[in-house]
Amino acid sequence: MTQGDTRSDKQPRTERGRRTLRKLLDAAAGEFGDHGFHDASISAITARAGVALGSFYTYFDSKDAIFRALVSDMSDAVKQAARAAIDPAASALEIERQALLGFLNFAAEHKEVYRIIDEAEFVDPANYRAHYETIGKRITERLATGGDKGDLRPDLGEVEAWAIMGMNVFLGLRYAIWACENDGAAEDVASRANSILKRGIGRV
Amino acid sequence: MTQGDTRSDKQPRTERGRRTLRKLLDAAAGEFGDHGFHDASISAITARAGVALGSFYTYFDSKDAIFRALVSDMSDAVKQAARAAIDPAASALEIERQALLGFLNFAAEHKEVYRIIDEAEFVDPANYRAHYETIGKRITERLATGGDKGDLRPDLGEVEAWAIMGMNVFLGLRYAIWACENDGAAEDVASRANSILKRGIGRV
DNA sequence: CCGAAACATGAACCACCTTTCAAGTTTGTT
DNA sequence: AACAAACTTGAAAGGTGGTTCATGTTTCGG
Repeated sequence: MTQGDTRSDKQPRTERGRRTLRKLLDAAAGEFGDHGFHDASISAITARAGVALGSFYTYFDSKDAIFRALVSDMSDAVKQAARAAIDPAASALEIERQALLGFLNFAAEHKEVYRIIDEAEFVDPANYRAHYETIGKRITERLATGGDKGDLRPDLGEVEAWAIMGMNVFLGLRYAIWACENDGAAEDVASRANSILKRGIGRV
Repeated sequence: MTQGDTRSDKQPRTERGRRTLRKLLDAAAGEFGDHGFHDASISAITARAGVALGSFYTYFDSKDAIFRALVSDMSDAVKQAARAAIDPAASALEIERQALLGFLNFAAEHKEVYRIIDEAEFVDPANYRAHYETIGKRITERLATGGDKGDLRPDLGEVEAWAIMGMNVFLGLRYAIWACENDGAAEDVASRANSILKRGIGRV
């Protein structure tokens, strides 16, 4: 998926090539994360990667192309992180708590991923939309499964999935990306959010 | 608030000046909304506004400056719309439903506002953060009030406020900005979200 | 009605950065 | 060893678009 769907003639064919490609991708993640798409320059990326400016075009057709490749990679990484944080045997509510906790920890450790995916709304809208639609579908499935198991209400659908996803993303922004000293730990945030899902915010 | 905090010597002093400024602001909202910050050009903005290229710099110091002015304006407009949609006499839960419904309707009618505020994350991060922190505080206050009135749990705080805000923003993205035919009406979306707040998603 | 300040104009300037390219080096295969 | 393909290099081309500026026009108080 590294190069997206558009197979170009730019795939590396030797070990050296694969190393250079990886260096470029890592450098680009850093530069895009630090400066944003437009203030990051190809020359800064190649400088950070330790390769010549011209080498960039051995592997990517354009600045947009490497950004798109990164978005695909990182979209996969986010989904992977959430999946890894989940114990499929747990209850539906517990699964949602674990997914959020996994996301919060992942976001805190990879702030540049959060930023790059967010900026994809403007640089690579199709991928941005695909990213959230995929995650939305996955959450919708989890809610349906929870309904079948009897853990959750049986009438949950896409709206509820997007509500949960939005909750998670904003809590990530506030408590992972903008985290400050006197913020509670990720566990606490995840539990409080989960308590909304469990019983709402109405008076007990 | 139109020019933000940095009072420049650029305020118009005549009626004609105020008209031109307004035309520039409206044109910029359109261009930034249609093309995003970087693909929007000053010359396109002035062309749309029907003024000469050089006139732009009579009112703004830079492309960034007009974008920042827009973000301030629109941040105010969003808050205003939410406030206007609320009946302060209603119950706390009903207030949250109305706030979301107001936001959904506003977003559908002013998609460019949504986009510009989102892009502020990269072009004007301080304003972006201020925008959501202000709204977050307002929701936190509403939750506290609801707790005092006995409508809501008494232990709600910033985490719950950000969760609600994230819910609202993502539902706005999905059902107002990306809306498609077979999506439910805004009322339906708002009610379903409100039902999460009311009783959670656990089995009744 | 006059003068000064405010405002309008658009060609030209210029800095920046993406992309190209021709020439050289390394890798891997026969 | 020899050769072709893969890869590297960095200077320079080429475009784009933000910003400046000198000149001309309109506004408005006195």
